[in-house]
Amino acid sequence: MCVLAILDQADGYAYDIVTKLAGGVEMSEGTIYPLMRRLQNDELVTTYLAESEQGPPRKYYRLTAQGRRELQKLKAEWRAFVADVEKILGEDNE
Amino acid sequence: MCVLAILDQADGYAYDIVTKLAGGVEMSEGTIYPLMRRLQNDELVTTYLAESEQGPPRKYYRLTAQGRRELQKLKAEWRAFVADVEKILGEDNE
DNA sequence: CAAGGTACCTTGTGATGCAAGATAGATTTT
DNA sequence: AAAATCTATCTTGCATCACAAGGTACCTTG
Repeated sequence: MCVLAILDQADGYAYDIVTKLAGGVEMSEGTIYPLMRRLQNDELVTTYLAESEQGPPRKYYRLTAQGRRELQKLKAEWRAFVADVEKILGEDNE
Repeated sequence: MCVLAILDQADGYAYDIVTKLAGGVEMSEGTIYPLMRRLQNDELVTTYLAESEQGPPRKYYRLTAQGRRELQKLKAEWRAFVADVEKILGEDNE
């Protein structure tokens, strides 16, 4: 969901998502590359190559319309989940 | 974390946690029993048997002092995590 | 030319959630 | 009284997936 949300703002490439964009929500390279392939298989993103000024060409990912719909759905599920957890956590406290 | 939070309010047994207490955050029996053993191994809970009015005796779990500390720690981590995710989700939108 | 940064990717291991089934006591139904 | 259902415990096997570690290759800088 976080990767989809990031790509919703601007196209991006895996290495960048891992290193910079994910500040608090950390992810390693061993996670992102299989994940991106899954997103591609599910047709939530498309991909295109673009030259980089330094290093090898980058594989950019762009959200599809289906990806945007999926993101909205995941967001709604996420917020419902957070509400449920907070209901359990906050039953007396804090 | 949710199981610890539930046990923080009152001692409980696995079957009950799975069926009733977890309304939104669902969990199956194949999950809870190994989980309770892990919590026990980590000394976050202690256990005792109590007769039931119907069915076999119940194995109740009680939070230890360490369990309470762990819960506080997990809660803080959870809330930081939610904040980080919301920061990613809400970078432009609603 | 060696070192380090950028960027891609794969393999193997470990954790863990769940469906499915086993066991067994108590109650309810037929 | 036998059968079914509910309570409650637990195990086994499968699938998912995150990550560490390693590999490849390009480009820049010392």
